[in-house]
Amino acid sequence: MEAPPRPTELPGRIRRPEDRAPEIARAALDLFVTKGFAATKLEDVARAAGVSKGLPYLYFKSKEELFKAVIVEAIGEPLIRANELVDSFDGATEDLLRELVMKFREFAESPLGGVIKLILAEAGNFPDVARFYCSNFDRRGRDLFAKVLRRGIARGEFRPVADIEMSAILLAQPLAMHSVWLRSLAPYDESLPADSDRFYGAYLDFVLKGLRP
Amino acid sequence: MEAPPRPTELPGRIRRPEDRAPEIARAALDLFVTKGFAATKLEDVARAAGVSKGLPYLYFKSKEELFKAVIVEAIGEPLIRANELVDSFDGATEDLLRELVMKFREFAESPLGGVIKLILAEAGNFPDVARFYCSNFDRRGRDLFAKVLRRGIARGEFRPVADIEMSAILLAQPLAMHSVWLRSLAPYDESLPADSDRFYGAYLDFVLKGLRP
DNA sequence: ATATGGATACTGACCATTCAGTCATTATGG
DNA sequence: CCATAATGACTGAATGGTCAGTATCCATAT
Repeated sequence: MEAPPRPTELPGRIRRPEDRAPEIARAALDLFVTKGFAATKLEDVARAAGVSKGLPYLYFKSKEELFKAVIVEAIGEPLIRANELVDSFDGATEDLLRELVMKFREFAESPLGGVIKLILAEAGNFPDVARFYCSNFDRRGRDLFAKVLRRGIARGEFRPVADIEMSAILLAQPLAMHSVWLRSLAPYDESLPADSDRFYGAYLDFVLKGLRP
Repeated sequence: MEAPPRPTELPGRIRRPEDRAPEIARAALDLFVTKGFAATKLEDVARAAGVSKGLPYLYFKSKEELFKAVIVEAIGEPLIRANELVDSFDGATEDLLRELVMKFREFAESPLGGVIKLILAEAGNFPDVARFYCSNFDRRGRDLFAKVLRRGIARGEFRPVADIEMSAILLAQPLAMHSVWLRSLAPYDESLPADSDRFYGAYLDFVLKGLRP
């Protein structure tokens, strides 16, 4: 009927089929994390990715498929790298732990860090994703910390702890929580500036002192 | 036209205006926690509370008002009781901490414990609720732990820690995380049975050993 | 006691909106 | 000029919110 009013500064339609899927996935992750899955409209995802409403459906069958793709993609690579680190490290275990925490911090502060919040919030609505996460990310993450603990204890660098498995979880929990925190309450907490340096400093201090023989 | 088919075992319409609001709020909390706010239909809340679709709107102006009411109600009382405990306690600080963790456990394992997950997930969509939570629950919760730490250090029962404020947060994080955990991933984690005794045991062991002078 | 009527707790059909998903059409590159 | 990347108006289903009507309670009168 009528020529659609052309927006002045939009570069117009461009064809970049290879870049589209990751672009859309990244935009989706951000919005899912900040607003939640159900509260995020695919139209907003499309706008954030700079494409039209229909395009995401050319790359992802449905909103739910997009969700799963986003999670799986965000989880996979960082986990592999962390495993490599622990297995190939050979120095003081204290330094290994520092290094591992550093790696986690990179992950947590990248956009990918949002998956933790996302998973925790949506596990109930996506049981299969939850199970995937548990066996592939969570379990292995715990095993990573447990491995570090065992290494430290075996080398006489850490005191023996009663329950290694559970202690590994206790090590991981503040890290995970901090990542969630940054993306939920931190922006609204006036009494506590989101000072990650301070957090990781206190964390390492507390944990390493607590583990000394 | 036609007499509505009377369900056999429903007690029929009953009038209990005083009980309604809490009943609806409790049902809402449960569903908000398990499914998320946006994914929960008010019709389901009504059904879970055993009332008709329209009734919640007689007690709460809108879905959003219901959300806020649920949060505020769930947060208020447990916090007051915890404060009383810390202020009135006079024994070994280690025992105070054990007691405090015990109190938290009660809260975390009651239906109210779900608010933590709920807040973390929805803070971005309800900034004013997030701010309320920060100043009234979170800040005071941190202060509670900080107070305990200072007490222990002053009495020579705990070693001095570098950053008391942040250490208080580190103490609280595993507790909060465990509460979230129970309501999100725990049901899907086959490798880790949700054994709260074990968790709290390891937590107290780890923390108290780590704090010894 | 029993009847009457007015107040109000409650219901569920209905309306208006929002949004996931579709598709006819248009732009682009080779 | 063909193949296909991309668009955005459209649709159908779902759901937040409304409201006219119904059931129940209770105060008062008979």
